[in-house]
Amino acid sequence: MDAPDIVALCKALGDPVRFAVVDVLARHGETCACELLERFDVTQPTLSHHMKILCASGLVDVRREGKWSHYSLNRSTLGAFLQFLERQMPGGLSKGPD
Amino acid sequence: MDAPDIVALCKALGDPVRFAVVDVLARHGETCACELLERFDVTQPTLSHHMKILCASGLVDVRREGKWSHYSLNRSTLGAFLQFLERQMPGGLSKGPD
DNA sequence: TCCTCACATCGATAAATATCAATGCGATGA
DNA sequence: TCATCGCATTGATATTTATCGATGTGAGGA
Repeated sequence: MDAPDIVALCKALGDPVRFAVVDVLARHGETCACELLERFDVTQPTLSHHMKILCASGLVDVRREGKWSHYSLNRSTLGAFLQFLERQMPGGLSKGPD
Repeated sequence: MDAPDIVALCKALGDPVRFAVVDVLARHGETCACELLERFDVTQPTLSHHMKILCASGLVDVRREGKWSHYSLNRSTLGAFLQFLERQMPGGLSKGPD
């Protein structure tokens, strides 16, 4: 996990649709592509395009099951991402309570 | 600090030049535009363009002094950014030990 | 085997963006 | 006042990217 990887992760999160997708995966857990398609106002090819970028960044995993694709957040990658940023450029993160 | 702000921050960090600039500011502290210009292989207008985006995102502050512009990392914004991500989509960050 | 479903890929297009040369502008000094 | 310096802005251009319609593909069902 070096700087170019982090830049790619930032770019992946730097789109409103993709950010919202990641948000859904974080709250909702593993989610089928067809359900994501219902939630967002994009066509199926567009969603597929975004999911490909998210998977390539390592932030999202995919599990194929029959005709369906199930996407889930890769929390390990997310953790490494946040750790990198926090270490590289400490910004007074929640070192406080709770 | 809501989702669109976070997306804008991600987009700001999702460019190799801007990410490297932020990295320099994090290590080096407040830095003059002329010094940044020496460190990176871009023209002066391009650097100015990137700095404008970084400032607009809130990640970077600028202090004008005579003919010079001094840029610095806004660690408060960075902290809020990381906190938002960590809270929104916990990824196994250092919440454990401590 | 043929059809349908869920999704990926292709091809095209419009919008966004990164970049540079040229120029504008305030501050400083001669 | 004029010239120069540091930086921002403008205008133009090439690249990237987000998006959609059309099509391909593999899995199941009739």
